[in-house]
Amino acid sequence: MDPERRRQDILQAAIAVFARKGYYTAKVSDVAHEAGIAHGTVYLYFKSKEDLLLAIFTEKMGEMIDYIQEQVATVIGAESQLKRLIQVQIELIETYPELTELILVELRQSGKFLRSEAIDQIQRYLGIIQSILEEGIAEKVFSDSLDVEVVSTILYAGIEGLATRWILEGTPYALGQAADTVTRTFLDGIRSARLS
Amino acid sequence: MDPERRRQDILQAAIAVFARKGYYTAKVSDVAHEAGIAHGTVYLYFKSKEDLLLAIFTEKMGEMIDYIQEQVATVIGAESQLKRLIQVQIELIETYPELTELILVELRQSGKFLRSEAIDQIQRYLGIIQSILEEGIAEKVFSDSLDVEVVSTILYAGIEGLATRWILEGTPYALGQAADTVTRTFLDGIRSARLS
DNA sequence: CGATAATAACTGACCCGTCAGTCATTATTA
DNA sequence: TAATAATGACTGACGGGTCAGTTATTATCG
Repeated sequence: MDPERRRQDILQAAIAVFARKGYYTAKVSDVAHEAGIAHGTVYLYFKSKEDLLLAIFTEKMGEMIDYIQEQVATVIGAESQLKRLIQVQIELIETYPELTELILVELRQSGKFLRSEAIDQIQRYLGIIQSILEEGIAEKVFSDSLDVEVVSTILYAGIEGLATRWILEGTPYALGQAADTVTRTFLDGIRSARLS
Repeated sequence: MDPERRRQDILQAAIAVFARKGYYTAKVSDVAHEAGIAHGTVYLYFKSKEDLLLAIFTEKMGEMIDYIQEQVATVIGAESQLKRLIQVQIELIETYPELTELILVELRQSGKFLRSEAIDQIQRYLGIIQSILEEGIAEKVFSDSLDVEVVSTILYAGIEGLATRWILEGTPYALGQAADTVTRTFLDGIRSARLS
């Protein structure tokens, strides 16, 4: 078996198991079982349980964010980019719910302890949102009184929260449709009449 | 020592320790040490480590949400109520950062395993937001095309996310001011010009 | 090519530190 | 001094990590 292939299998198994049982509750032997190997083998590819979690965050999250950045770059104009960002993000959640769940649930915990690139990845993602907002302000399509730090945070958290609920409640509704609501809410707010 | 007082001391110590080290990493003896007692004593008041966590969620979260509900009821009109909700929520986060952090970080993990009232408390909180939104739609101050489920979720998550960031980055900016930005963003969106 | 040697991949029994929970003993209180 | 509360030494389960041994794969040679 190709070593890289095996490594990926283990990583994939770990994503599934950690998402299902939680990092602390999951045993390394559970991961091994899921991957169809003996648990000793895991240690030929990763030096510890923690290292395994770390690899998921840095490698897989990195790929996700690369893809988002790429997709955002295919459209022009801040408003379109924001729409695309929200849409792509929600598509990714639908496509990789386990990975998303891991990031949402475990990264928080671990974020306090793991000195790692994982935090940087989140920063990178927030950076993308902030760039879009700043470009929008420059284009005068977004209000210049808008606090970029706060808005990017609540936008990110809002999508995250929607995803969390969607996952925890067992994928109950069409997430894709929700993307639309999110976009509209952030662009125009929830007021019925435009007052000014 | 009054038994109820001791119980509360232990609960308070547990909040601090669990928030600082995380539930799984924290030892019962850490909690006992923080409370200034021997670790055996903890078991005179709580039947297990898990029971301790559960008590925090149900009792403390319950108090928090009662307070929010109470505060929202002091004003009239959906818009004012929404503003008050956001403001009160943010005040609570500033006042009880450890408890908030616990709820934000640990409840997610544990939510999957713990069969408990903790989940019901979150539901209750979302219910408050939804009532306000529905009232607003009835009053015609909020758009009637608004998806109450989605908006309440992203509103809740947005505040949560802001709090998380604020806590994890070591309370860097004035959270109170952020309340304003959140309110404005949700009411009016981020667009500069009112288009319709 | 078949046999044998060398290497690499894998296995799972075992080791050992950790820590939740217990309980015999001691201190406190009424 | 009887009842109640608190203590902390102790126990046993648990699971991460190791490594001697096994199996599969590839290279070498007659």
